[in-house]
Amino acid sequence: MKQIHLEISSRLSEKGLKITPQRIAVYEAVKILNNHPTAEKINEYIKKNHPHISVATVYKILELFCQNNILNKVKTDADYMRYELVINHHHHLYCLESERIEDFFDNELDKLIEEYFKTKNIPGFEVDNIKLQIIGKFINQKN
Amino acid sequence: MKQIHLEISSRLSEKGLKITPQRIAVYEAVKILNNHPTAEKINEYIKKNHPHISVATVYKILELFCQNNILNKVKTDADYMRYELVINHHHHLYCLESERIEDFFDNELDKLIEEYFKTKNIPGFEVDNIKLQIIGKFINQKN
DNA sequence: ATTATTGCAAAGACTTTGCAACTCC
DNA sequence: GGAGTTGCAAAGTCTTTGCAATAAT
Repeated sequence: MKQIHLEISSRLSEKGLKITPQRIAVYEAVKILNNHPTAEKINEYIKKNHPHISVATVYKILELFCQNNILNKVKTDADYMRYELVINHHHHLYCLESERIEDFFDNELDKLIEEYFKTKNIPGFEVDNIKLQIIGKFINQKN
Repeated sequence: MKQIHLEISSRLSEKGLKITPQRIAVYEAVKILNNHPTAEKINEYIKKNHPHISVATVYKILELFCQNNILNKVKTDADYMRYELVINHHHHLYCLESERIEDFFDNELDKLIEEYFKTKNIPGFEVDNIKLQIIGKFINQKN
């Protein structure tokens, strides 16, 4: 927990943003929830652990963090916006049968795709980044 | 336009769903808008061309079409749900600077990825389908 | 001391619901 | 004729806004 404080504090001061308990709490929530939580899940966590922090503040902070590259929005289809900490390049495993989303890291795959697009251009489009949505079923239960 | 009627009519009767003017209008809207429209864009089109059809009906039909595999929801990040006709497997080009989304078809790439995942399994996960989110910039303007 | 940030309550935006009236087969 | 659909208005949900009070540097 101390570690989380330090992480977010340095992230914030790097960007010239003030360090507030609310911001630490939101960062902590996303880090601890650790499964691409929705704004609602984050608010639920916050309400439990920091009952005095208001919902509006949480939304403001989520937006601020996304703009400052501390959090990412994750593309999902059915439901609400989900968030994750900004970390190394990765893909996502989406469950067909639940809302579960997991990260998937694979340097070999990244290289393969990078090579592919080095030789094969997409007309009229300049590629910046490629992410896979790997859709399927988890075989093991989580939690 | 006659063509669109026939398409959706046969899709609907295949599934045992009734053919109604409202359903034809929604299908027509998605087909003609042709760029992964949001529910709002669809409603706008409908209001212009079929002013008597109600917003609630459009939402009900969009949901019905998704459940019956006539439409797909497209994963986006910033904004609202977007829809597309169900067509052959393809990927999406997302613009960093606008809301534009285009389809990207590439059989060779699909094969490459398929081969890759044939040999390399993801522990605890059974892959059903893989879609690329290709993020970057369009060089040519559209519209 | 100054400027940014928070909290509240109210407004907003999009979507869903319930149910009577109406259509399609 | 009967089940399935539609339209309306109202309710619901999640998110944003405005602004005075408060906290961070």
